Amino acid sequence: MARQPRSRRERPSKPALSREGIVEAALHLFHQEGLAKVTMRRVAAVLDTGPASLYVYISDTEDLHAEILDALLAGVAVPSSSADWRGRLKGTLRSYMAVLFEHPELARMAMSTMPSGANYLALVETILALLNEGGVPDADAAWALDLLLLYATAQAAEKAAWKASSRSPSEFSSLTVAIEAADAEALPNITRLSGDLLSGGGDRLDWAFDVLINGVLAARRAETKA
Amino acid sequence: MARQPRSRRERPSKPALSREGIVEAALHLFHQEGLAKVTMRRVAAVLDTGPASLYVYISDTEDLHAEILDALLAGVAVPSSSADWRGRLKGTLRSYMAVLFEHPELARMAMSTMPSGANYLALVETILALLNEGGVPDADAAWALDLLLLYATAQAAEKAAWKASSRSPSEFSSLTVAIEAADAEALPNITRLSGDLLSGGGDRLDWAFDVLINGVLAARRAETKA
DNA sequence: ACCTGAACACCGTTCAAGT
DNA sequence: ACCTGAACACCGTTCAAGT
Repeated sequence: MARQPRSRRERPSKPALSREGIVEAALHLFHQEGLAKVTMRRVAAVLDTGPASLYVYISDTEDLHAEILDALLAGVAVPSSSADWRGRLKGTLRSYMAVLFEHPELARMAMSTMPSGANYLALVETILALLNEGGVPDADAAWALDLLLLYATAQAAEKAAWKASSRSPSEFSSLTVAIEAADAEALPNITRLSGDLLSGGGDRLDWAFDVLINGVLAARRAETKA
Repeated sequence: MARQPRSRRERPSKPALSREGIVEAALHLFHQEGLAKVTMRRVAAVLDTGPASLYVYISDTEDLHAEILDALLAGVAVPSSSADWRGRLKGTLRSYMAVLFEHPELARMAMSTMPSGANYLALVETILALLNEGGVPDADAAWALDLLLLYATAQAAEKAAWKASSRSPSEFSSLTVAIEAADAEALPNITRLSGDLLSGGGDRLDWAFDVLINGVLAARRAETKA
């Protein structure tokens, strides 16, 4: 009654390791338990091997995390041509931020990891195309891309940090406390603006995007204004 | 010949623990070995005690690192009134960025830690005062502060990440590789702009600051332009 | 070439017990 | 109240050895 006697291993085909397989396992772990648990040791455990085995395909923990970020970036949606280029640009940036914001830990990672995967490149391509449609000269577009992406990423990271702050749920942040306790004589501007500083404001993001886009468009005209 | 027989400990006055003392030790460690070595265990070792002892004064590793960031921020210089407000604003931001840039690990920390120490508040006060001098309305100034500081921090973090990239010294980043290898048909804009994208450019920072400042000044006039 | 066990050199945080 | 030893539950990375 021996069945399949040609192999006596329990799981006859423990799949061979590969970068894709490792990334898949990492992604699974990420969705299940968050970025903090995506460690070399844990991913290796999922694949039923030791951490050392991963180093054939993955150079670093950072390498692994970058792969997760790019996978998530597949979820960035580009608004279809319903709106003008400015609207679509804002929509794209908002979608990018939404992805980062859904995963607080990811946002801060995006600040330091400098993604370079296929999905990130697609996002870059989309933004460049929109700027081109808006008449931004190529040389300016490259710098504008940086400005827009940097702002969106940083803003998402900040919001995410605020969201994930286990620090003091009631008082938004220690900054709030510091501002409210600010010495009115030494820090008159902070005292006077304390309300505005802590408002957060619903249209702040839209305001910022317009500041950036208008600024870029204005810079186009007068290139050498010093 | 017994000298000072009233105590037989080697170091008769191991100084009592205090938040200040702990921060001082952490700062020392930071300057000596970098942020990565500023761990609870190592700081405790410097103070000749165990890690558990620190938790009376320090809530977190994050708490400890935030304290280091604020201490470093004491080095931010505000240009004296030689230039106009715009020049002084740019100078202040540049000085802030220079501090972060000197310590690569610190820059990325600044993105996620949301400083709230005395030196950070002083920086905020300075920027608000300059915006006020430039005629930016209070409500706008609060948002502009955020925009400027976020950009400066993010840019410093990005530069720092690039600087500290042990990844591939010859090829700046994997992004460079990805861009150069980009499929010309699928990613036409990236291909066309690849030179500009990788240039880095010397006046990029100045260009960005002007985009931001001009954008803020323009937003003041037409508050509800949609 | 690929995979692995085992080791090296660390971490943050908690807690019961002491002073 | 403050301080501590010891433990708990982990890390990343390397390397000699195996297949």
